[in-house]
Amino acid sequence: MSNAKVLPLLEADGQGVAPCCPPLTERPMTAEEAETAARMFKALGDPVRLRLFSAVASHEGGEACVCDISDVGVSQPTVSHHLKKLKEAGLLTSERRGTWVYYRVEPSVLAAMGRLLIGASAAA
Amino acid sequence: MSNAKVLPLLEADGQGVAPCCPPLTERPMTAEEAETAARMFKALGDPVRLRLFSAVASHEGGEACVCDISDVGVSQPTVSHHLKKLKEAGLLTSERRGTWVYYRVEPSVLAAMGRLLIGASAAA
DNA sequence: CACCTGTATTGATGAGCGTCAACATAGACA
DNA sequence: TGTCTATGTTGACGCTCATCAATACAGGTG
Repeated sequence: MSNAKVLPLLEADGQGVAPCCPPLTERPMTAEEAETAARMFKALGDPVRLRLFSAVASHEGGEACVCDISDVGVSQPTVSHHLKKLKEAGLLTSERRGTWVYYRVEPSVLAAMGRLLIGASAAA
Repeated sequence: MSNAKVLPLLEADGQGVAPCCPPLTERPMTAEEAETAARMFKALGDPVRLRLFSAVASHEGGEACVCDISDVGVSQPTVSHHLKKLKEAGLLTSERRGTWVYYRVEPSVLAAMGRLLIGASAAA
């Protein structure tokens, strides 16, 4: 379950990821850019997913076991489904270590999204 | 068509708006915070809306007439529908001036969203 | 091997959303 | 007043999505 290339919205360069699009305020986005960036926002556009993402992001080391974060009021399959969506959006990566699966925030993703919203100054 | 209190996600204080939630990475979001913030991300989670929003945000003065931005490949009613959604999410405000309706980016919204993603440093 | 716990997948269901055509409304102008 | 343009609203259709119960899979322990 290595997740080599599941980053549709931020193209991987050598290390980390490069932003997909210029800041929202720089110029009107093209259809392709919008398609790409919207996938990212859409992934965070569900309350349960946002809580799961925040739980991972705020956990020690930006990493958490599913068992640490699955108390969000929905069934276990639903939690798994949402984590998969976040992974497909390139916001999280996962790794199995023994019995448990750990999810981790793709670090440069937050900076890239921030840059998209407020322009420069979003340091990694 | 003044839009006094259509800001569900950022509570208005005296001037501008205050962030609804702490940064994603600070602590796990509560259900209420997630509900609020997800509405914001959801509004940007559609490619057409994202293009419309970017078109307004990048227009001179952060303001644009509908006629300036409605060339996004969907029908006029659909454009109107999406602009309404962005307005309901508190991302845009609108004002009629004569024949045309102008949409404007709620300025502190971008900073607030940026702060939510990357923590501090997102100055207004 | 069998059994248990943690996580993912499948299939179904109901709600929500994006889209359009048709129509309605607002303002400008003659 | 009537007419034209710009924008908003209504109603309907098809599709996507969030959710769950049931099931499958993986890894540990005995």
